[in-house]
Amino acid sequence: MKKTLKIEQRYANSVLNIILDTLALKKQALVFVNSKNSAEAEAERLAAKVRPEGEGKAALEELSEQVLGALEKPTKQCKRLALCVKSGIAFHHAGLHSKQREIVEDNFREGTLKVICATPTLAYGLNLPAFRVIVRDLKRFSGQRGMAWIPVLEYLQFCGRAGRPDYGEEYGEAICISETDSEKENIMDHYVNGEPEDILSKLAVEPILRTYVLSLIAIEYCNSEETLMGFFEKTFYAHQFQNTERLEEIIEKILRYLEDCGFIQWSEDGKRVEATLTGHRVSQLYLDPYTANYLINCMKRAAEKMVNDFSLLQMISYTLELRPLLSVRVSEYELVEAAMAEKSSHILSIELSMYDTDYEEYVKSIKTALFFYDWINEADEEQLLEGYNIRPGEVRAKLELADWLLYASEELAKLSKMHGLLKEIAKVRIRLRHGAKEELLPLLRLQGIGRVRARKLYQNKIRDVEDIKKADLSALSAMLGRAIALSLKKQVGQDLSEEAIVVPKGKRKGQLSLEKYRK
DNA sequence: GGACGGTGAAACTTCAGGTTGCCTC
DNA sequence: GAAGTTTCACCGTCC
Repeated sequence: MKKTLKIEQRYANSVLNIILDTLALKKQALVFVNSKNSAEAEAERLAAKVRPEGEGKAALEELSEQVLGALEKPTKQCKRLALCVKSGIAFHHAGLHSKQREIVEDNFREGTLKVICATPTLAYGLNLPAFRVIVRDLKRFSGQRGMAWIPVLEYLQFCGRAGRPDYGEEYGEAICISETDSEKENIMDHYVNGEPEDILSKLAVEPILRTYVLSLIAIEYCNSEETLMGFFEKTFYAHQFQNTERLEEIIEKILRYLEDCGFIQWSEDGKRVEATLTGHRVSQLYLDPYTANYLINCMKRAAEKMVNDFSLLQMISYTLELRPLLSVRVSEYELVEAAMAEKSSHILSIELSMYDTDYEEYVKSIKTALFFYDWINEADEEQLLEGYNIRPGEVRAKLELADWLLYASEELAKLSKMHGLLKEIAKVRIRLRHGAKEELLPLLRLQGIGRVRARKLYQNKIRDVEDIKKADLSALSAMLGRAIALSLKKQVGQDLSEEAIVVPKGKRKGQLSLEKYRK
């Protein structure tokens, strides 16, 4: 059935016209674009032309406040989102803080928000259908080929969000945007009437293969080259490529590499292979053996270097797992290189010269380490966004990876008998988790105390467990509120009752001015 | 005359996303 | 390769 949809052309922006039409129908829409920046910019363009009215308006105002207050301190991104939300429009991508992501998703489901401009995150692993799906961008930047058409599979994934049968809608509409007639034809042929691509096995990619080879040996599923080949011959990869010789070559190479790293060892007759103690742990940690080896080598160098928090941060920043790293602007290059020179006596990874092919990545690892460094020195999300162009959601993702890599380093250090590093790693992990300076560590161990409360206590000269024991309950209560004050006292072994809190005259309970208690 | 603000063109940037360990309130 | 952001020169306005 061929049917033409008539949409009033009020503006030059096609997406805007379709959105206005959708809103007039009292329906919702998703707009898929190819970058986080585009998602934000498109949402802003739409929001500028949409004026909500009636009861929805108040709800949106409230929602906007909620968005703005989601973080410790609102960032530029928070403000942008809050402003869009007032018009019932939102953007959604992996750079959003998880709280805001949730707010956007929930309120779209409930119908408060009418439009979301999103990157592909929204199309995967998230059930968020809409009457209309607008696929604005069918091209996306790919390193080698410039702007390239996205896979048909992905287009189908987008369109699959159109229509909400659970809500009684009988159909949905998926709309692509084309600028020219030839492009339109192309889209019709390739996407609308096209066939999805075949699925390709990724097994032959070395980091993946070496992880699996080690794991098969570690769990004692395979104990020789023959048994390994026997396993891989039955995989989808072998089925697809029918090239067992090539696979055999790669596996041989990987076995040699794992042996060099000391993750596997052969029996004396050279017929059976098993994982070493370290090899077992590497496999359990799901680490790429290459990364594990790199981390161990870095830590071995620790004896000749002055290890500090930056050393560890740079070490993990230069792993494959942490990529893509923060990009370095032309204008920043000198600054980052200067920092690199200044910190050179602390750097554990082998320093590269500017003639190395990987030098650029190396410089990026320094910038990434500087970002982590600022975070553990209490920079807030806004400062990180301004200084490093990294959004709150991306900060979280990087911190999680960093913690995993540091945990892995800790485990590897233990197995390699490098106990000297354990303390420093443990400290950095806690500091990363909280984004706090070293001086706050004793306080952060307490329940209910994060960077903000710890800093408050510290400023009021309460700096460790002893200080909390000595501190006046009323003063503590004034700083952090009653419940937390009592909980802190309890944690240091003083079970006090609420009556012990003396409230200064004329003041109500809760968080009071601290002036009175300052010495 | 100079501070200020608005405007538009040019220069510069940046480009989707994600699983993995382990423990604990 | 293209969209989005930042920077900067230019101009008008106001004090």
